[in-house]
Amino acid sequence: MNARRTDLTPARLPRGFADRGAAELAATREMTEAIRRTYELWGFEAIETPFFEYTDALGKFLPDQDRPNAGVFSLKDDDEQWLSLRYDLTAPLARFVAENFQRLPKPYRSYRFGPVFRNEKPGPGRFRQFLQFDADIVGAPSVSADAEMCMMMADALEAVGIRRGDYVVKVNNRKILDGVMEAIGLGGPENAGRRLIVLRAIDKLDRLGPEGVRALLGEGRKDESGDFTKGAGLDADAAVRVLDILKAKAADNLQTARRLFDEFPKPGAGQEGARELSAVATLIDQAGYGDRVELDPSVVRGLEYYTGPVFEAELTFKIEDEHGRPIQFGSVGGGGRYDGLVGRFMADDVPATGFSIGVSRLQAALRALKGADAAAALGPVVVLALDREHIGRSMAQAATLRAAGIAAEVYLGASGMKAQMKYADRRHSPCVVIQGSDEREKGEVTLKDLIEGAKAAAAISDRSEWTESRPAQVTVPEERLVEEVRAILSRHV
RNA sequence: GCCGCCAUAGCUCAGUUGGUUAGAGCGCCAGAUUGUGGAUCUGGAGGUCCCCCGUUCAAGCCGGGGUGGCGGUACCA
Repeated sequence: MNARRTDLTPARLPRGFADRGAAELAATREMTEAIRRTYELWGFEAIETPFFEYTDALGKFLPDQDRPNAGVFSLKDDDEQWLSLRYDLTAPLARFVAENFQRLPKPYRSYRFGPVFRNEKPGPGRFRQFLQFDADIVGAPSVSADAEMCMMMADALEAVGIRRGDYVVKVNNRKILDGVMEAIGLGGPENAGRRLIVLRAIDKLDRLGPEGVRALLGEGRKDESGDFTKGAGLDADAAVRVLDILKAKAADNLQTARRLFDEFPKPGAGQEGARELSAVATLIDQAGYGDRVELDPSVVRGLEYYTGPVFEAELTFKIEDEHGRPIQFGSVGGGGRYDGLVGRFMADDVPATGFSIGVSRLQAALRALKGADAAAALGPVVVLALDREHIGRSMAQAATLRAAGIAAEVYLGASGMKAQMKYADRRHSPCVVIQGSDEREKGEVTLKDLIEGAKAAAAISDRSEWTESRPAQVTVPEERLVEEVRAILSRHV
């Protein structure tokens, strides 16, 4: 037993992945059911696609290289084709829609849920496998589809228990940002690289603040660890122009839209973006969602495939961690219009818009909001095995309980009664069934209510009182097993 | 990827200027209590001091390298 073995396999979880226990799984199930009900109320239907896709379908080959992007988990199939684990649920949807285009109703409203994988550096609240819950409308070109996505995202957040006012859905439009780029002379394909740097800088507004963004728009910025990030090299006037747009958010949506029109007096991408945002704002106000969905020109979102409106759901409540430091949950979901994505597979562009809820992150936020995961669900009734020769009778009792729809198990370990009671306690069992020789000879069983018993125990400090009073237990004829167990369970459901 | 910090029991951590057999609390197991989860008391199990190389009469402690973890930053489609 103590012989040192050198060939032991280390039991270790890969970095950035997580095991999940019963309480967390129950919370996930409850949350996803609430989201599912919301989406179905809005007329979306479920589909599921596999975890793997051909890498080219995900669009993740490195430019000019015969190798997938390092951020995706990839492997070569035995026919030498690259496969990758999906990194979101949108690219697989685009593949599915293109492949089944003729037989799908258009517009096609669908939702899907499941794990996605990213081969990136994990951090607190950032994993390499996490859950997303997406909804998309394919084949609806107008901004009314985008407005609907924003409203449904608000409904979904409320369905999982986030109160109105504790979240906000922000909407922007890529065309606004394109308009700014044109205005500061970064239009045209030759400036694509610098536009990307500008967008990344804008995306860091919440974290770095306006001054940090200004530094990144100009020469660059040195962070706390002394690392230097090169900036976009804009001159001061251009940087101010960009920052002004980000601050264009006003007291209400229609005012924000007006300000954006003022920023773009001439026809072009910016003006078109302002017009689209204005239309979204009108629809949202008319539908009564104006207090939950706001225009916010600082929203950037994913950097590649969005072509029009983009949206992001943020939690606004503040929570402190165990050291008293504020936790920022930030974005728990987002999306936008991606009119070009399905078009990668088909001759025609197919308009599409959708969003994704980050289930894992949302669940972490809710846990912080409501305190720990709800108390672990009640475990099974545990039938103690006090006497090896009579374990068959214990099994019969467990079977009787199961037949009545009551979860029950016979203790199968090798330990004595005290350890069996501890086991039942640890399983969160509401009740144990005790039948030693005394009860057996009389055709009786003793039932102990563990939850009432624990309460009674708290009031007793004396050992002999504790053993003699035997709180919260009854001895009844064996035929009454189901009835009496039900009576105990009914006290705790 | 880059920068910084850290690594001692299942967990949280002590460990003196380098000096015998490396400790505590919590947790776990058991006994006190021949049939009762709590409380109390007693006992027990549990360690490659992350790994390798070096310095030294002597390394948990000093030096170098590696690995792993944490934080910042970059990337995050």
